[in-house]
Amino acid sequence: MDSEAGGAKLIDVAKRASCSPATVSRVLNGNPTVNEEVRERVLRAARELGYVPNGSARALRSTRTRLVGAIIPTLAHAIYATMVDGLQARLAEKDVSLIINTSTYDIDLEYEQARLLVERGVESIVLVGSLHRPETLALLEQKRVGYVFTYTSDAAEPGAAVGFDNEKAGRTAARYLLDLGHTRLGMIAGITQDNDRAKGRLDGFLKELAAVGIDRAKVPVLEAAYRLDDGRSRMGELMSRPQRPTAVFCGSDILAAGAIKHCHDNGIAVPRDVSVMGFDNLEIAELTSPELTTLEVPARDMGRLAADYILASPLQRRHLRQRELAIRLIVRGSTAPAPAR
Amino acid sequence: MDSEAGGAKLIDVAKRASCSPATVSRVLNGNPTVNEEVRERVLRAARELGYVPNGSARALRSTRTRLVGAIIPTLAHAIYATMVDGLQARLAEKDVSLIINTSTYDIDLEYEQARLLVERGVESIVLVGSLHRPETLALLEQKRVGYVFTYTSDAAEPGAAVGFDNEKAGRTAARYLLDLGHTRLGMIAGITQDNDRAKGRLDGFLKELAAVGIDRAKVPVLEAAYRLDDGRSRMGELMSRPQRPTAVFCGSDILAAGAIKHCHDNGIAVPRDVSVMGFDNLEIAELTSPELTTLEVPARDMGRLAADYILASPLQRRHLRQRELAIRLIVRGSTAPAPAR
DNA sequence: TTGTAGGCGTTATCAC
DNA sequence: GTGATAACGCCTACAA
Repeated sequence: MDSEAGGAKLIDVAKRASCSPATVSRVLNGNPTVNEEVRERVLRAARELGYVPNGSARALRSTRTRLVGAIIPTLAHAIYATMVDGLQARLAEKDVSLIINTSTYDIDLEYEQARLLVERGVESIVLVGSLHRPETLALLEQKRVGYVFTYTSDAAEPGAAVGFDNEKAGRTAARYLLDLGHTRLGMIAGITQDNDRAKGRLDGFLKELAAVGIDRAKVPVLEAAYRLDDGRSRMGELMSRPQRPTAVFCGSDILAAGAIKHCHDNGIAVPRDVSVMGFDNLEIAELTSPELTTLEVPARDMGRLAADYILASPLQRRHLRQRELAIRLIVRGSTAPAPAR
Repeated sequence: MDSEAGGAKLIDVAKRASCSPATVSRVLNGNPTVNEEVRERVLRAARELGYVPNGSARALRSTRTRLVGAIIPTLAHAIYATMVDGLQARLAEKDVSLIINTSTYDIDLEYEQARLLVERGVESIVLVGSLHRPETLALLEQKRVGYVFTYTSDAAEPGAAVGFDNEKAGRTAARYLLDLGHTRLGMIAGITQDNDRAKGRLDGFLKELAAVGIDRAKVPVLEAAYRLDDGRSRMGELMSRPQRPTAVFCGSDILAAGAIKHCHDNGIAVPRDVSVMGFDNLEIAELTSPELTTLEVPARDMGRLAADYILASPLQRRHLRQRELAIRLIVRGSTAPAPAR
């Protein structure tokens, strides 16, 4: 029995197929310069032995690992999990494996993880946002590991970006609420510390308001972690101010759902008393009552397109380096015209 | 400049530290039998050169890859994404990397993915459920790759299981609804084809009903993919039967949320007209109105405990081989006593 | 405590 | 079309 512990190696296949290891390697790698009859002998021998190539040896010799890494803030948030789902699916079609790490929004931890990924030999890395430690990008460049930013349209020089313009998104939200006649607006933003996406959305929102003469100092802004409870409590703070806003833009559907929950529990009618707007268009946007007006982020598409970039040849990559995806306004029941004074 | 393309290797560090490669290796691997002064010289040299070890070479030589694989149905469902989040976090603490694959509930695809993971050299694999192709488990056993089932408490011989008893869970749900006085019950189950968890839940539910004399042939059961819309439409079918159930158990909170949506849209009051019960206790369970009565699945804990098993020594593993976790009944507003006849 | 040498399993470069 | 042969970068006896 050839079923020795661990299993057969390439040389065992060669022996069984009565040829040289080189030929086996050629067959396994689809090299066409092999006699048809020999090829079949090799394939049969490999099957019979239950041969599985040793990826480490292959990687060491060929410098191609077929490994890609991704560092995302967390998998507990659907917006990232969905992106990774798309990324993985597309990579798997090409037999590329994905190593995934969660940074919990900590860019120092992200650096450590990038190091480990480089050590594992990943050929590319998918990152979230464009804000990273300089050491992180320097490392990737020095080690010739390609990288792709997601959820942003700002690409850093040698890297690529697949995403959208967060500032523009913030402006779109503001514009929509302004057009409904609101003048007292507030925002529950994500934590902007080390988070360029949350910051971009906030900046865009305030800029659009400033453009119509609403002073940013007058706009109540609270930051919150992306959790239902945080959205709820921040909404409580916002609504207990002397000058209640009539419309609140939230940096995520989770926060918006929490905000609506607060309103429910406190007899505040949405959207009659206050309009609430979300961001992401997650599944939960259809579960609140009223359902959530929000901006749709194409999470799965971002993952797929990031994969496409990674799988592309250096030549094709030029065209794919910067992809700004559209984010769509989804109007549902949680927003309404400003109440008459 | 030593910043040659790709980067320094172990031997370069040795040269710069004026010692042998063996000593560098010892330092890097924490071997204590190294002179303190030499150790520091090596560490400094490594830092100055920006040395990153080559994982492939290391793995090839030592047969330890520090790689673990996971094959889950999808990341688009929070119940799995959360488990993976816990798994990854715990593994990362020990510098073990996680390769993740989604099988889309297809056990043939799962086999292909297991093969690829073995090729990558993973030391263990985390699987969902206990139903797999025999070839899959045979491969893992032959290649000496440990495996852990999750979301189930049935362990296959050499493998481990971290999860819960799905049948018991189904019985718990039935018991709760029976105790509320319901006698006309229905279920919207997940797709049971190739899914032992969905099947277990369904079987348990029906068994408990049978135990009180309710014939399973009389219990309407529909299967649905885990999507809001499917839950909604199945609920429509259930409620348009001549003999409407007064209580419906859903195999997932997603389905239950969809079911409640159907009721909303069609003037059916929950829980007055019909009680709806979910499964998983996802975040969305707090977003439906009324909020969802459900059974809590400890997804993150399962991931963490699976990691603990994987990281444990062979000796410790004996104790961790079968872990049945408790699933907790969470009573909220979507269930109520059966209406008086 | 440190250095030398051999080999892990594969692929690439030569010849033939 | 096929077969030797030499690396790939590292770890680990073993020797010193």
